[in-house]
Amino acid sequence: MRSYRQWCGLAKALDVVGDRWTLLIVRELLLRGASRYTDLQQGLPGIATNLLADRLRHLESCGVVRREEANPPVATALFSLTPWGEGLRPAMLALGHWAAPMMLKASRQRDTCMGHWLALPLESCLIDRTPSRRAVTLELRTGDDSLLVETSEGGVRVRRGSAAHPDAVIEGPPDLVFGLLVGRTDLAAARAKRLRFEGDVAALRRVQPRAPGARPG
Amino acid sequence: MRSYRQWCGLAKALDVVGDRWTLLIVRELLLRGASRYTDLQQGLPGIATNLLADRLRHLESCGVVRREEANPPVATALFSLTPWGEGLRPAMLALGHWAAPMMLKASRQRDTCMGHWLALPLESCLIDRTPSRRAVTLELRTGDDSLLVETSEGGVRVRRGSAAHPDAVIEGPPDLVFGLLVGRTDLAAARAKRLRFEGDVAALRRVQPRAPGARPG
DNA sequence: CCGCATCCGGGGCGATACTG
DNA sequence: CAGTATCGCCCCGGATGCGG
Repeated sequence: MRSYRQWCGLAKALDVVGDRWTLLIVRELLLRGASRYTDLQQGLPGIATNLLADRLRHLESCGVVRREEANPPVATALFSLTPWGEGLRPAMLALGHWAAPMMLKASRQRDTCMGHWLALPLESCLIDRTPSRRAVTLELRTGDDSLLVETSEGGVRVRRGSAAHPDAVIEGPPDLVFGLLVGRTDLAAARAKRLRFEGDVAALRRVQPRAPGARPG
Repeated sequence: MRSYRQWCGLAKALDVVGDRWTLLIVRELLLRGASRYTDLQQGLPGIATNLLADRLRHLESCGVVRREEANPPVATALFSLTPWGEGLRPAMLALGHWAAPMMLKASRQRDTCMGHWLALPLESCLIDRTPSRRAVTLELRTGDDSLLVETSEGGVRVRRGSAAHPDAVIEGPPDLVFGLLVGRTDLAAARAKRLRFEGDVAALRRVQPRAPGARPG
């Protein structure tokens, strides 16, 4: 990218991650951990392959991404975030949090959706109302993916995976799962729309935020 | 901007503020408050005027920016952030904070610099070590601009302006002022490089962070 | 298959000129 | 002062090719 040539933190950040697709690549690396080129491509529908290669090179040269050849038996390269690259997490959470209202009002019809994309907005929206009690785990199944929501230090951590004995399992289309978790949709109404909920309703109530976020406009 | 068409908070945010120059325009509005077109242009060296117009229209249509004609005697338009637009502040602080190491190592020679740009990284770096004591005010003079740093709720708020009786005044080139405040440069060393410090050194010590931030690479 | 490089058409971007 | 108009260029998007 052309540099803004401004001695300003925000401008410097945008010199590194301001290009189109760049922050979404970082998102994939953050949510997936070390990934192969092809897996990144699959998580970024619509990206041109040369762009992905360009961006990865740029991020590597800036010290955000590390590229390493996997162990000899596996003939593949792995891309992952450096510690400094992981430092982008708060900024990405903040951006996702800011955009949460758009996720609720948006007509999801024309948007592609992958389950693990929910991780960022959920981590910035959900809370732990009773941090002193033992941690609970929710498992989200959105068709293509499986996410774990775990209470942690007054908030929640969200990661891909599944648990042996989650306190509750929520299964359904991503927008319904999201709407239920953030308190936009009632449990009964969600169930009427083919959402499955099994387990402890108290675990759900425990992580739901108190009020919906600010609205645009 | 072309939409990513992903049902993901981060992607939705980038659909709105991911275009080139857009976040920098929001930065100017955040730091300056309601601004005229020309003032924005002057705070964004290098931006093409058609781009500024395009971006402002886009942001207005998205509900981030509000445009209003000033009172009849003044024949000018004013642009300002909507409340939702102001909600971008935490995300911009996080991005600026992430990039702070680049501000220290960067060769500032080729970068243009305006004093009020320091406000974002300072607000995310500085702290108030003794929040129980009465608030203090530092005034920064960087040649083109004057900034006020005020302790507030364990951190600091930074805004343009000057004070009648600040606890300390720091005057000099922006990089020196910044280096001194974040603890990168020693006061004696800074003075040797033509930085002027007047007032209470304790006020400076009170807001300096404990450790420098993480390093890239 | 995996990880790109190359090629090409279209549009976003950068700079200048001009106008109500 | 607050933009619009215009134009060249380069970035981006999409397709294909290609070596390991």
